[in-house]
Amino acid sequence: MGRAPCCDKNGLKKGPWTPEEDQKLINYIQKHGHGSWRTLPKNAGLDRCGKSCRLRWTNYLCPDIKRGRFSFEEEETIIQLHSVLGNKWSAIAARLPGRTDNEIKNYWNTHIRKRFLRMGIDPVTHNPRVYLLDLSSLLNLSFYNTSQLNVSRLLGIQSVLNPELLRLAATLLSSQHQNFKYSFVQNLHENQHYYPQFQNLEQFSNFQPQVEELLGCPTSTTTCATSLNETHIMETNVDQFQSHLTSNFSCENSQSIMLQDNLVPDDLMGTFGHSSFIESLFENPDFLPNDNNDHFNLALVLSTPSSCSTPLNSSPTFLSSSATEDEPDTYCSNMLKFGIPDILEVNDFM
DNA sequence: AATGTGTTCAACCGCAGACTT
DNA sequence: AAAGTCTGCGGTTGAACACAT
Repeated sequence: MGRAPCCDKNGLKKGPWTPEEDQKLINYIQKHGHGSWRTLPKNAGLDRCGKSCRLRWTNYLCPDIKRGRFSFEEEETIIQLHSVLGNKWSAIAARLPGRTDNEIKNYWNTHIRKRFLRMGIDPVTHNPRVYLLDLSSLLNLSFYNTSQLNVSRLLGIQSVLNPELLRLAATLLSSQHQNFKYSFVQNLHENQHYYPQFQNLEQFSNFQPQVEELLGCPTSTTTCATSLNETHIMETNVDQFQSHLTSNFSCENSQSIMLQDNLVPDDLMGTFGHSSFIESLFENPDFLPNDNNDHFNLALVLSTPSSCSTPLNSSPTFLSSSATEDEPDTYCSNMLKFGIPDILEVNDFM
């Protein structure tokens, strides 16, 4: 279907509007309404295309537009709506009186999006991003780890799998090399303010039986037997595995980080997905994907104290509105990170 | 004070869909 | 039904400004 002629082809003026042009546009619309945008510029005596006039009016001159900085409540609303609607700026703007889609889009791209990225959160999915570095845990597991878990089944998975669960599983497995309990507790201690559900580190002891159930051996020892047969299978599948990782952990595909069961293959679910430990680990409602939209409730995490119903009560960094753009990059990358073995050369996989 | 670098945001571009002829 | 027109949307750009060196 035909497209409206571009301003260029008609030799119409482009670029910033002058106060005189603004006044002409305001005067005309106040007197006649905008009517047909296509005929408006001619009638109003403007050397602009209708498209440019519409944009100038709707984004700048319209008296309904609220100017100035976004309030904390507005920002929270934007984050929440974006987690549901995505880049539907006009739909978001419809729920924010006085704000235009362009303004919201700009604010998102220049403020919120950057903050998400710095915090290790995917601005598209609102989920923590998977870093390639974390994959060393998985690959380390393939080459060096001793495990009684059926890793060959894991390696053979070809359908969509859950990277977050994989990473958690790999971290758990690799931790057997050292001392899982020690590394887990140490990590909790270092990141205590990220784990409101573990404010008292002693609470970890409540999980120990579940950890042991998952690992199939006591967390205080690392005596799981090696299966030579399985090691062989690992080696023969490693190319396939790396290829799978490469294709599934690209930046774009990191969007698929979901903790919902239907994204986890049965193989993996059988091994990890129904673990009471994992369920317990994420039992905090703020830590779990929302039932309705499968997103973390990041609005609560990111929001300001005035409206945050579940503040991260031990971290003044995240409660300070003045710190909203300066949080450490490690926020979400630390949320699920328990310690990365440095045995593997990550550059080999990049 | 001059220059370089980063940030912001108004405006533009091109596409898609609804509507009209 | 097909072609043309109009409008709205989302992505992108670049001038202006702020800040650092």
